[in-house]
Amino acid sequence: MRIVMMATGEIAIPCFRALRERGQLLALVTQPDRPAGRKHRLTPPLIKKVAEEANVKVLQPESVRSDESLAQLRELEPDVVVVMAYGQLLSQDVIDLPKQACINVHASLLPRHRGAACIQAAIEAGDDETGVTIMHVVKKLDAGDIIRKASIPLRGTETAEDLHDTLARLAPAELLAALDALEKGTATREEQDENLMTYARKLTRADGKIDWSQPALQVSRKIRAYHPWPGTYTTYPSVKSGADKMLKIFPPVDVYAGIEKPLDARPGMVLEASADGLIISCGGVYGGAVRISTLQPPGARKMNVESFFAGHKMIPGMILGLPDRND
RNA sequence: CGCGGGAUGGAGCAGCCAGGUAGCUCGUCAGGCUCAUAACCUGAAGGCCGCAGGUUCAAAUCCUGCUCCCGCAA
Repeated sequence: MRIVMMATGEIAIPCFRALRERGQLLALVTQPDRPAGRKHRLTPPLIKKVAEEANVKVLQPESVRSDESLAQLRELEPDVVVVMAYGQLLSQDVIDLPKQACINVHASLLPRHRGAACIQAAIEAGDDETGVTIMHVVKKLDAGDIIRKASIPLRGTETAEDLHDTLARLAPAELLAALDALEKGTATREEQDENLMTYARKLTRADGKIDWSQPALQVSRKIRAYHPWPGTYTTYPSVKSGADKMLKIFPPVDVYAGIEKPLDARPGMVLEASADGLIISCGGVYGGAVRISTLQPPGARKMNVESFFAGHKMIPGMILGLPDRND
C-alpha cells in the first residue's frame, strides 16, 4: 500500500513512525519552515527532522493545493493519503488524488470537538471520555465518514499536555487497523451525526485570560485544558507600581467547592496567600474557590507561590483579573 | 537584524533614573521561649551585584560589547 502522510504537529510523530515501519511510506508532506522563536529563526517542524532521519522524502509546499504540489503528489501515485495535524485545508483535487482513500487522524471522538483545539476542548468541556477518530477527509472540516474510533476515560486531572501525549500514543494502532481494513476491503463507514457536532475553534493567547466569575470547577478545567498552550493568565495590582501586571497561572489546580468565604468575597478575590498556595474566590451559582501553587510573573521563570510571595506582595482581599482598558 | 522585560548571598525581590556603608521577605545554622511546633524572640554564617572593557577620586548604579533567562509576536 503506497502511502503519503501529511502532518506537521508533534502529535503525529508516533503515527509517522508506525507508517514508516509498515513500509511504503512514500513521502511526508509538512508545512514549510517558518520563522519562529525569539530571533525569528527559520525553524523546521520537528516531524520533518524525524522524517529526514528515517530517510523519508519531505515535501513542504507553501500551498498543498497548488498545481505544482498536486503534480508532485500525483507522481508518487499514492493509494492512501493520511492526514494528521497538517495545518492546511485540502482541496477536492488533493482529496481525490489517492487511488483508495484520503483519511484523517483526529484527536477527539467525532463528531464531538471538530477543529484545531480538540484536545483542549475535551478537557474544558469536562468530558468523561475522549479519544482518536480515523475518518475519511471531505472538504468540510473534520466532517467525513468515520472508519474507527478508540476512546479513553478522562479522570478530571489531566492537562492538555498529558492528553496530547496519551492520544499520540493511542493513535498509531487505530491508524494501522484502519489501513489494514481498507487494504482488505473490510473497512466500514459511519456517517457523523451533525446534531451531536461541536466545533473547537483555534485558540489564541487572549483566550487564556481567566474569568473569575466562572465557577471554580470551570476555572480549573480551563487551567488544565490550556496547559501548555495557550496558557492561562490573570492580572494583579502591583503594590509597587500600582499598575496591573500579568500573572501566568499553571496547573496543578485544586477546587474547593464548599469553602467558607467572607461576606464581601467577589470573584477574583484572594482569600488566602501562603506557602500552601494562593486561594482565589470564583463565581457561579455555587461559588467555590481554586488553589493555585505555580505562577509566573513578567520577565521571570515559572515559580511556586512560596517563592513568589517572597518578592511580591499579595494580600487577602486583593482582587485579581480586574478588567483593563483592553476589555 | 521582529518588539520588549530580566540577571544583586540558597529562593524571590528592592536599590540603578539624580554614582559614595550590600537592603527586604524567606531559607540555612546557633541560642532562647514553649508540653510542643512549620509559630514567636535573639544572634550568626553566606555576595568578585551575569561576563569583559571604558568613564570617574569613587561604579550594583553611567557608557560599550558579550553570554544566559523570560514575555509578546510568529
